[in-house]
Amino acid sequence: MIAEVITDVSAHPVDRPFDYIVPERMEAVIERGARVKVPFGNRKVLGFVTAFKDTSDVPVNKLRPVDELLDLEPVLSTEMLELADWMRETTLCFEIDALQVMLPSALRAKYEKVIHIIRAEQLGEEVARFVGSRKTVAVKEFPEPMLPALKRLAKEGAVSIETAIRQRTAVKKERVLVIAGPEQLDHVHALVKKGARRQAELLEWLQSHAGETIPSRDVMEMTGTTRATVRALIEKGAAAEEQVEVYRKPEVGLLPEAAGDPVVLTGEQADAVGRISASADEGREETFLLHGITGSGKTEVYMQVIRRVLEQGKEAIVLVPEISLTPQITSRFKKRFGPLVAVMHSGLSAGEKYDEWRKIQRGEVKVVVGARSAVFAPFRNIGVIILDEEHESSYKQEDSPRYHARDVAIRRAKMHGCPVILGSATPSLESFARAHKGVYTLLSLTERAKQQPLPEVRIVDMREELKNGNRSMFSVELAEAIRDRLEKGEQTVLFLNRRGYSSFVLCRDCGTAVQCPNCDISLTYHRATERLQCHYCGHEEQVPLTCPECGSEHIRFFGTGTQKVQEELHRLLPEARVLRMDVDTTRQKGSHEKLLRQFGEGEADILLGTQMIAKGLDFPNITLVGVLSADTMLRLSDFRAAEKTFQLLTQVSGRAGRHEKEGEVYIQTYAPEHYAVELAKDQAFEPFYGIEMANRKRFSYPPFYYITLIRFSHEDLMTVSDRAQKAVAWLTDKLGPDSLIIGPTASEVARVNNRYRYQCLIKYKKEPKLAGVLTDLVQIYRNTWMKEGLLMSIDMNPSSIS
DNA sequence: AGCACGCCGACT
DNA sequence: GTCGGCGTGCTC
Repeated sequence: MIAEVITDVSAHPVDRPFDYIVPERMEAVIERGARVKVPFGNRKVLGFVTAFKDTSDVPVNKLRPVDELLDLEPVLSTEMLELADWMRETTLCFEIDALQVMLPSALRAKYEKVIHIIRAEQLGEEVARFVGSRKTVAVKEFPEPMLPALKRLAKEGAVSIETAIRQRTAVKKERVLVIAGPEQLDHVHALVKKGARRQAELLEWLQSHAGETIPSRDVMEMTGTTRATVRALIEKGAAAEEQVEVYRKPEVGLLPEAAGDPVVLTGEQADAVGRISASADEGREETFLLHGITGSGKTEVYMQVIRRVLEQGKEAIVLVPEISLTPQITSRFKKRFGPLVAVMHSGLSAGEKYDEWRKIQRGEVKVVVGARSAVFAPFRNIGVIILDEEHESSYKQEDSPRYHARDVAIRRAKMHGCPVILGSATPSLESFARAHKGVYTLLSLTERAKQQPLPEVRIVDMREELKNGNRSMFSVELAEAIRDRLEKGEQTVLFLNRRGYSSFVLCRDCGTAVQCPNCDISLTYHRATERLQCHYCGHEEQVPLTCPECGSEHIRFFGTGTQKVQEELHRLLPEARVLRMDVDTTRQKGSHEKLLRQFGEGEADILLGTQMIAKGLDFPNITLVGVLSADTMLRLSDFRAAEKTFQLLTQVSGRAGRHEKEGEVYIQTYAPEHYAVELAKDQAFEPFYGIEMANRKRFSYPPFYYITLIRFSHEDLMTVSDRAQKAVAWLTDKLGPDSLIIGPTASEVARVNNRYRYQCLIKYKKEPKLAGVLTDLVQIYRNTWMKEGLLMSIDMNPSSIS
C-alpha cells in the first residue's frame, strides 16, 4: 500500500503529495486525514495522509516507508480534506497551509534538533562533562562554543544529529485516587501504625468515600494532607493512583444580566425562525441574509433556530467577530445551551483551544461559538452555520490562507446540506446585492425587539466648533449632554475612532512628524512605555528632544489617543468616573470582561474606547453615545471607506437606549454632509445601499466586479517597480479584454521594514482564464523573481486595498 | 589546504 | 522550509 502525504513544509516546490510505502503493521489502522511522521530529505517531518493507492509512479528505489503513525483516529475528515483542496484552488495557498489552518495549533509539530550519543568514550572531556549520563541532548542546550566540536563528532560518527518532532501541547492528565472498597479499607486500618495520626485521619476520610474516584489534588486539599501521607496509604492498599485525561477549564466570566431563557418573539422574529427552521428541516443548503436593525433581536433568532437543529440531533456553528471582544453574546449562549457549548477564541491558551477542539471532535458538545477559525469546527452533522455581523472584515484572514469565513461557511453548508445565516444591521454590499438578486434569501427585522424607538441622533459640525474657538475634542453640545447624564446617574459611551488618529510627534517649525526609519509612516507615541512605536514593523525608539529633521526644540505631541481624551475629560468633568477600554487596558487576559462587568454594575459613568466597544455592548443604563471623530475612516483611500464608516456609526449608535430609557447619540464630524454620516443618523441602510452601489458601479468595484490584489515588495525601489510593471504587462497580454488591470502603483504605505511596496489590481466580472493565468504568473515568479529577493502575494478577494 | 559564504536543487 | 553539495574567494 502506498500513501500520498502532504508534508509539513510550506514552500512552492513541495506543494504536492509525496508517495510513501505504508509498512504492513500500519495497513489495517492508517486512514486518510491522519498525521504521520515521514522521512523527508535528511530529516523527519510531519505530514497528512490524503490518499491511498496500490502503485506509485515514483521509482521504487526512491520510495521510503512511513516512519510513524501519529493518529489512530484521523484528525481531519474526508470533508475537511476536500475543503482544503477547495481552499487551495480558491485562495491560491499551499495545501499544507490549508490543512494546518483547520486544526488547533497544539496539533502542529514542533521540531527540535537533538544529538544522540553513540560512542560516549569519544566525546572529549568538555562535551562529555556537559552531556553527563544523558543519551540524547537538545542541540540548543549546548553553549555556542561547543557546536564546532559537535559537528566534528557527528562526522566521526560518535554522535548523530536528528530532528525530533514534538507535539506542542499534550493532552492534560491529572492524578486521581481510585479508593478501595470498605472491607479493604478496614483491612488497611489494621496496618496503620499507632503514631501515624495523619494517615489515620486520611483513612477515616477515605472510608467515607469508599469506592469513589477523586482527583488526588482535591483529596489532599480537602483533608489537609500531603503527598507523603497519600503515598503511604496507597502502599498499604487503601487506594490506587491513576492518570486520567482531563480538559483544561478556561475562565469564563459570565456577565451578570445576560438572559438565559428564551423570550417571546416578535412577528418578524418568529417568521425568520420559521423559515430558517423549515430550510434546516428539509436539509436545504440555503443562505439567509438576516438584516435586522440594531436591537431587533437577531441573537434570539439564532438561538431558537439552534434549539430546533439540536432537537434533530444536528450541530451548530456560530461565528462572531473576534469573540473575546463580545463576552456578552458568548455569555448568552453559555446560559442557554450550557455544557453543550464550546467556545473558541484568541484569548484561550493553545491547550485550552485543543481541549475545546477535542470536545467537538468527540461529539461531546453540539454548539461552537467562536471567531473566524471556528468555521472549521470538526462537526460531522452540521445543521446550521451562523455568521453574526457578517459584514465584519475580521472574517477575512489577512495572511495565507487568505480565506473568508463566509465563503467557507457556505461551502461547508453545501456539503452538509444545511442553511447559513448571515446576520447584520449593516450587511456588506456584496451580501445585500446577492440577497437582491435572489442568491440569498432576505429576512428583515425592522422593529426593535422591545419596541424602543431608535435613538435620537445629532450630527455636530466640528468646523463650526472650531470657528467658535472651541479647540477641544468635545463640542459644547456633547459636553453638555455628558454633564446632564452625570447628574441623572445615567451612563455614557464615548467612542474614539483611533485609526489614523493616534498620537504622533510633530515639529512645529518644519511641520514633519517623526518617521519610522524602516517604513514610510509616522511613529506613534505610546504613553504606557513613553516611547515611539511603528505599527508596521514594530520599531521602537525614545522620544527625541529635538526634531530629527531640522533640529528645532519646538516639538510636541499631536493627535488624539484615548489617554489624551481621558485627560481632557477629567479636566472637563473632574467628578466623572471614566473607564478606558483600548488595546492598552485590555491586553491582560480577562480584562475585557472585567471592564465590561464594572461598567455594567455601574462602577463608572463613562466608558471611553476604540473599535472594540462598538459591538455587542448592551446595558440598560446607557442613554448617551458620543462619537468623537466620525470621519477619520473616510480619509482612507479604500473603496470600502464609506461602507465601513456607515457600518461603524450605525453600530455605535445602536449601543444607546436598548432598554426602557431612551437613548441619544452625538456624532462629531468634519464632514457632516457626507452621505455615510448623514444616512447613519437614521440607520437608513437602503438609501445608503443605493448611493454606495451607484458609486461602486461607476468605479467598477465589488459587488459589480470581482477584484484580485497582487502585491510586490523588494529592498530596491527600481527592481520592485520594474517587476510589477512586467507582471502587469504579462497579465494584460494574457487576460481577456473585459478585465481591467489597475496599476502598478506604489502602495499606500510605500515602504515597510525597508522593503518598497507596489501593487496592482485586477477587476473582472467573468474571467475563466484567471486561475490558470495566476498560476502561470506564480510559476514565473518562482522561476525568476523570487530568486532576486522579490516577494509577491495574491489576494483573490481583498477586504481592503489600502 | 581549509574554511566561510552564497547559490542551487532536491526532498517520495 | 531546510539541507547538503559545490563553486568562489580569502587567509594562513
